[in-house]
Formats: sequence, C-alpha cells, structure tokens
Amino acid sequence: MFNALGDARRRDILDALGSGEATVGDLVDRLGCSQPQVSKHLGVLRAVDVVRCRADGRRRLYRVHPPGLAPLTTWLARLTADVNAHYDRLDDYIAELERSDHRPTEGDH
Amino acid sequence: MFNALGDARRRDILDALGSGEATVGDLVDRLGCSQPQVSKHLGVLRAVDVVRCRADGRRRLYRVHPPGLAPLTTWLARLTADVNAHYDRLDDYIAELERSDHRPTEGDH
DNA sequence: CATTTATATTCCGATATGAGCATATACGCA
DNA sequence: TGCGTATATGCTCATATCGGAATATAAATG
Repeated sequence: MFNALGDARRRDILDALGSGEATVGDLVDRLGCSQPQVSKHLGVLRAVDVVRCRADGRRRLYRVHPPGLAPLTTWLARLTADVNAHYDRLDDYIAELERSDHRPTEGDH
Repeated sequence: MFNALGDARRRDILDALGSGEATVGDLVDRLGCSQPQVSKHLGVLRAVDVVRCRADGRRRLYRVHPPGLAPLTTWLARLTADVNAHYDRLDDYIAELERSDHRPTEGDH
C-alpha cells in the first residue's frame, strides 16, 4: 500500500482520477505515458484496493476507492497522535530545538 | 518523502520514535536491525525532514518531526477532497458499485 | 468469422534499492 | 594521547522495480 504510493507515476494517476472516472486510454493521454505502463500501475493500485474499476464494453472505467487509503490515514493519525502525546510539553521541546537544532538536516560530525 | 515511507523498516523506526526520542542504539535493540542499516534509514528519513536529531555527547537523539509529514498529509487531503467533490452524488456511485463491482480486485477478462 | 479497438500480460534490460560487512569519524575518558 | 563506545559512510552483491517492445485477450463491428 505505502509502496504503491511511493511511485510518482502512480500518484499522478491517482491525481488524474481525483477528477472522476477515467479509462486507461484517457490516462495514457493525460500522463503521456505508455499504455502498458498505465495498465501495470493501475494493476498495482488495484492490488492494494486504492482504485477500482468497472467494465464498460471493451473499456475499463477506473476510479479512486477512498476506503483503500485507510491503512495510510490510520497509520498517519496514530503516529502523529503518539508523537503529540509524548511531546505534549511543547515548550520543553521548543527550548530543546533552540538549544541544539541550528543545523537541522546537515550531516554534522 | 513518499518513497521514504514506502519502506517497512523506516515505518518501524518512525513507530518506535512515536513514543519519544531514541538513540541509534535504542533503535538497533528495538528493531533487531544492524546499526549501519538503522543509521542509513535514519539518514533517508532525515533527508526528507521527517525526523530530526540532536547531539548528546557521542550519541544522537532522534525524534519524529511532524511538520515533515505535511507533503503527505496535504496530498492525501487534496486527493480525498477531489474525489469527494466528484463523487458527491453518492447514491449514483453506490448504484454503480452494485451493478458491476462484484469482483473487486480480481484480474477478470 | 475477420478486423479493429481497448486493455492486460509477458519478457527483457537498465537502474535503483536494501542488506551485510568493513571501515571511518567523533566523542568521552583514563 | 591512546582506547573504547556511538554513529556514519563506503563498497559490494542480491534483488526489486521501472520502462519499453511485443504479444495476448476481450469486446465491438461489419
């Protein structure tokens, strides 16, 4: 699931599907990506139930399936809740930052 | 960023850090993972600013940095908002499901 | 039934990524 | 200054993954 969203192309597909159902061909046009690629990415997204599709003749209408995002949203919610619970003394936390975070992401040493 | 959370080991690290600051050694013990691996994963998480660290003598105290998760949360929020905006006629959507979604993720054809 | 259109699948090569090991750096301490 | 501990980095290998081309399947159409 997380892995499925780890790919930019697949997020592009989801973004495109955000504006409603679309066929594989539509996505190919919008993303400028090859048809097999789109089908494969849709396969991955479908495997984790984040998109679903219905048949319309020889076409497949894909759409986002929001409940499929639940694992992600619940994990995120739990993580941030945990963090907030443990850093509820915000002032201490901030003070801590002031003291030693003057080079946030640098590989010091 | 999404890629950083695409790895289970890194989510384990974040989960562990959810209960407060921890040193690299702590994480090695808790995750049963090698020290270099933990350091590398922490490097990835730090690169996308989802964790930060402060020095304490020769140890490094790591913690989750919630603002770093913003790209993810905003993307998620926007996607679901878009989807909801376009599928606001929920009844139609459901009816649609009833009609053709009897085999959700199967590779039909 | 043959053909065309829409989508899925397979195969292959290039590239990225994670694990393991060795090693480097940095700090504290005697 | 020399040693031990804590953490980071570099290297190599195995594997996963993406992209591309060809092909298979399925449905509509004549």
